[in-house]
Amino acid sequence: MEQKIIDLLKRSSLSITDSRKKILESFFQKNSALAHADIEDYVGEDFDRVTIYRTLQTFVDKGIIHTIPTPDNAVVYALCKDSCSAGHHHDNHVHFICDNCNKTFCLEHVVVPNVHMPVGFAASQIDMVVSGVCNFCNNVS
Amino acid sequence: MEQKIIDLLKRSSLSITDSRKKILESFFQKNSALAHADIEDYVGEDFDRVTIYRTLQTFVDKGIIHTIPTPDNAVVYALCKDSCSAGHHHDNHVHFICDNCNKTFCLEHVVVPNVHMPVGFAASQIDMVVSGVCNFCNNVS
DNA sequence: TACACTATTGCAACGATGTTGCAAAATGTT
DNA sequence: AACATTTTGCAACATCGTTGCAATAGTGTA
Repeated sequence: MEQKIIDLLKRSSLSITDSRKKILESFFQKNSALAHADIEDYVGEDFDRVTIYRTLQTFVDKGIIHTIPTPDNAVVYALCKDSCSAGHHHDNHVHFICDNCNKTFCLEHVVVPNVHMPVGFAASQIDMVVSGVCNFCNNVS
Repeated sequence: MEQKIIDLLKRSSLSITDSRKKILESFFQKNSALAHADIEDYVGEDFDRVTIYRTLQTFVDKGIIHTIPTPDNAVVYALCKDSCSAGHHHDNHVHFICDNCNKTFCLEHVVVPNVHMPVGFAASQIDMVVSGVCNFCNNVS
């Protein structure tokens, strides 16, 4: 785990710092997308709020994580898959937000379908966010 | 216009107040979705920030307007069509955000396509937001 | 129209979220 | 180890949105 994180940082030509390691760790540890507040909870008092903001921004810039729009307008971040690179996200999967546990998931294998645009509208990006009940909450039967 | 607005308020069993009239007017006037800030600009100094927040919330509750999630996490509101009623929005069209003029549009005639969920995930709502260049900005040629 | 009742508004204060500048500390490089 | 460069923490600030409460405006009734 430690090594995987260090490799990822090196691959993104970022220096290895405690905060970056810890924040990446939180993404690998928890397996859903995380809001800023989740990360703040995870890292505890170890790092400043501002550091977390800046680190997340850096990760987005480097293509390590991507942001997910949510209907209730909280910013949520999730790890990108390998196909993402700096400044160039390939994030065309559907995102799922559980109304019950409130977690956000990347449905890596569900591709955003194409839609037919009205005349004059040129689409460059499509975001699709589904909400409902996730498989963990459903299995609690 | 004035009459149309008053009728709409009555139909929603809301009392007719200056702020409600003015805020509804802004939606009819401009023909795109509006952020809180846009409305604040439109009504100027006439009404308090808090009043606008509360009025928008009331309109959402009554099914007069609906919120649109945006990738940059700003809250944006648009008029609902007739099929919406209090507490029950039928808002299954695609939303479009222009990267150029930054306006948000409801593509009333573009229906959100269905997607196949992985086992265990139950979808209850689907939001689809497309960004790109709108027809107005395209026609500037 | 005037009255009383209820709903709405404005103000002030607050909390949460996110940003910036700058000095101190940590990192990478030689 | 020493230097140059990044990164971090702190403080301060801006924005956004919410709440409680008193003042005001709107509605229904006589």
